[in-house]
Amino acid sequence: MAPKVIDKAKKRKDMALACSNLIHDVGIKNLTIQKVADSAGIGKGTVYEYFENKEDIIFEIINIHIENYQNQFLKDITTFSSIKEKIFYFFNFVLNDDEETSKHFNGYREYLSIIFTDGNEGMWDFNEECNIFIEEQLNQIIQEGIDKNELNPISKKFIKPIMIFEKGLVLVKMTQKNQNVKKECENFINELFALISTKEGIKNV
Amino acid sequence: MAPKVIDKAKKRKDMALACSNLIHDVGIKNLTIQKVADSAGIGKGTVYEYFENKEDIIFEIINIHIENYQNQFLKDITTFSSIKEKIFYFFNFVLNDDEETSKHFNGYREYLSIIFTDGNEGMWDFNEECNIFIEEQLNQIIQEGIDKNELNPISKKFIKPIMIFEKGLVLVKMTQKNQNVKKECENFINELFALISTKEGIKNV
DNA sequence: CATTTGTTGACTGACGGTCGGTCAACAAAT
DNA sequence: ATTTGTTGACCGACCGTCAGTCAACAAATG
Repeated sequence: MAPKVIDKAKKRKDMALACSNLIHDVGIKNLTIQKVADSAGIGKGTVYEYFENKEDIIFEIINIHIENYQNQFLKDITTFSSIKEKIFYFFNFVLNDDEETSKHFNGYREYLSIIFTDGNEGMWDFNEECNIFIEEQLNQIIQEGIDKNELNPISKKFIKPIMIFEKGLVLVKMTQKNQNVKKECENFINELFALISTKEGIKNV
Repeated sequence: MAPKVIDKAKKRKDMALACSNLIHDVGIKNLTIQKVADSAGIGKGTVYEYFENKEDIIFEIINIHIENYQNQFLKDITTFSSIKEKIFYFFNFVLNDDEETSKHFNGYREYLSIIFTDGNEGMWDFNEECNIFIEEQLNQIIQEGIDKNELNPISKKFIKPIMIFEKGLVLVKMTQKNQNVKKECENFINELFALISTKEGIKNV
């Protein structure tokens, strides 16, 4: 009945990984199914055994990128001690310009470009999940600040705004050259912290 | 010497207007040059007399939308008296769900999706201009608040953050369903105002 | 060997963009 | 007033590209 059972989900990931660099090299606009097939070492028709369409491929790749990024985040965040450092690392995605992070950032940009014309249910769900993840992370950081008596309890009201501000920075970076996102971020966080820190907290610069 | 001189810039606008509804109806993904030509009542080849490529058409349409929106904004903003009302109207673009504003918003979404894969110099410049416009507007509102002694002078430090927050809301609305952008906006503005208002200002709720 | 499952690349249709040619409008010459 | 010349707006047949399909083949199984 079933000769050679294939784990489609695994093969999906393998194939996406195989052309994860491809998308980075040529960009979505120039990514063709043929290139994907060649890159994965299979026939063009086979691609459609695992992916519904081109957008679906991009989606899988972005999934992997985001997953990697989140894992890295969870690892790295523990290495920072001060609340402010942690907050700034929260903005790492948009502030850091090293090759690895840029890869994630650009991948996300291409992903957004698809959503904006072709969003499907799976994508909305995925976005929702990502959002829950970052809200949890930020919530933890802020809560820690409050517990340590460095931040005023009112700070909790600014969790969502900080998240939204981060998204705003993403949009700024994606739409405007010569905008110093780092400066704007520092400005906002510093000014905000001046308002929501306890007297305790202000001492520990 | 000169047979039938045509104002290309005007025709560009006319044509863009002619298919402005088209793009709204079918979306960028399904917008074909042929449809544009049909909609404008001209031949396919002629389209390229006025536009470099498909992206260029979208760009012109968005230009018109944004221009209209900005003019409307300048008219409407004068009708609000309180600073907070003005600030909320500043967020009108992302908060208002009426047909007209949604049209602008969706147009902008499609525009972003192009920039994200195919940005050119003209588009970056345009974004820059838009940004300058909204910064001027917000600056005026905040300055008025300070002059009226309703807002603390520190408020000026929050002009850029508020702008960036607005962009963040845009991204939220474009990527997540079931997110109450209105609530998030009110939350942020109210909490922030509680921190940056003068005692004078707090009285005037 | 028969059957089922996986794989393939030739094929199709759609679309963006090009290009040689047409013709209305106007100017200059007669 | 009429003819002739020039220009450039306009057109749509055509081309290359590419996403997606499918009939045929290969491999595995019992």
